Amino acid sequence: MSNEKLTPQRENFSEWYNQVIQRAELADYAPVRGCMVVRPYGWAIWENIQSALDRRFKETGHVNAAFPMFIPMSFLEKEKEHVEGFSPELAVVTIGGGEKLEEPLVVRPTSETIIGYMYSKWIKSYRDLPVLINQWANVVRWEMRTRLFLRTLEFYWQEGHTAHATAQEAEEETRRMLDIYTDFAVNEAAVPVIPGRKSETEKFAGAARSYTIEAMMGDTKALQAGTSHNLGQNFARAFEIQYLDENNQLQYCWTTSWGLSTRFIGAIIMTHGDDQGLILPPRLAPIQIVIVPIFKNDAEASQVMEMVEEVRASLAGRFRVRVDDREGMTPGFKFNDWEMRGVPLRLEIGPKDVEKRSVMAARRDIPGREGKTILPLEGLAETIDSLLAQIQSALLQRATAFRDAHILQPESYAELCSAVEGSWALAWWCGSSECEARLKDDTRATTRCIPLDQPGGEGRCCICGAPAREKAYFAKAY
RNA sequence: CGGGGUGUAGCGCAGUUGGCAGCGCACCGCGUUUGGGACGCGGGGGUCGGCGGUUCAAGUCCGCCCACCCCGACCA
Repeated sequence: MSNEKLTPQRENFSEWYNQVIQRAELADYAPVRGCMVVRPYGWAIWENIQSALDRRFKETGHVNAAFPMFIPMSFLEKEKEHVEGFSPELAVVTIGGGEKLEEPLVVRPTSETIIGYMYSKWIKSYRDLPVLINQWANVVRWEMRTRLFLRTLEFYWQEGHTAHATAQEAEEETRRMLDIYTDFAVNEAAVPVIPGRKSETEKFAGAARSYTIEAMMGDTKALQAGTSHNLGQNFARAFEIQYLDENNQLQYCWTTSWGLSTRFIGAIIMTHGDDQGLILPPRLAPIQIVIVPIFKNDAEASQVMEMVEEVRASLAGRFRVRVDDREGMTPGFKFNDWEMRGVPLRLEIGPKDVEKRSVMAARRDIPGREGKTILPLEGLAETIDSLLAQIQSALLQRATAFRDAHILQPESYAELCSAVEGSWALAWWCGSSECEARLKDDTRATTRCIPLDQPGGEGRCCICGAPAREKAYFAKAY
């Protein structure tokens, strides 16, 4: 912890982001360029993300497994678009045990290929389908420019890989998982994402169709927060994933893949954080309540600590509680420290509270005096339960209001170009890659997604003026 | 890969003409403090990025190398 104030968001959002991560002890730079160490507090957030997602995966029939991190180079080359998309960013092992390898091994950038290979061995009959497997893993992509959590050489994620008998089932699965990501983002992380379809140029290398959830960060830039791909029969054909149907006919499977990574931690930081530091949604916060004892002398200390323990014990079974009993630090320092770490609710307990049988509660999402209330010990757990729920929904409301206030609906190309400076644009688009490229050249903004929620009707492409049936979101992205 | 920059304590930095390697924060000890970032006193911590050269003497001058950062290009 440092005594100095954070760089304010408005002054330099990137600098603010880096400082928050360091000071809240979420992650640190590793000795290898572009790699990060996820520290215990950051990993605890990831564990909460994992359990929220894993529960949803299991509820929809998926099971977990683990596949190797080394993939034969030749596997990557079997799907044309896939290898073209990933080859520039592969890490390759050429020596093992001091011997040059017969065939180089790729450190997985994603696992469609090796899982496809295994599926071709496992799937023989329509009775074997669907196969619904997820894995929690690390992957490596040799990126040029890296940012903690947002883009690192190695990152952690889950990747689901499923195989189905029909195109329709695969599409349903792809959309089901997109819905799960959306539900997770909105209801667990309080991040109001926009689900939609990726354009041809933005889709996953090797996919027939990609879906995404797009989130708006506090600087209005967009972040792709999770993706779900319908792979069609591309990988099934490349890896010969085939089954015999009811009529004894050999058929190719239809496969999907979907992933959400530690990048999502970056999304949480940049959606909710303020100039005091991190603000964590109560449902994912490793520590939901921190208790800060306050006293002047030994006599006060024993009274205060007795009540602190009473309060802690009454909350511990129901909430994630921490008592800050560190010595040699003033309460003021501790307040700032826990605000930096984004703990949603702080309880201050001092001699006055002992006397009144109450605690002073301070909400992280409402800074200063305004966020403070005196809570009686009587019924404290119930009061706090509803307070945490209020904080959770207040964060979602605030982020949603911010996002909606920064979405413009331009009618002309000139309006579109100015809209993407500091906002997102929702505009008619004809669907052509040329139009995307033109906007990107002129503004550096890209097509984020074609939202599932469409206005209907028809319009004119905001870029070329051709007839358009769909609106798309355009924005600068991380 | 092109352009620019930086390497000195954990972090941020200073180090003059070549002459005992320093400051702030952090850390450790003791005491006083404690309801919004406390203070005093004492203390520990260094391959000055690396290798070589010049010199009585190099953090400082010269050469080579390495690493990292920023801006472009490229990308989740």
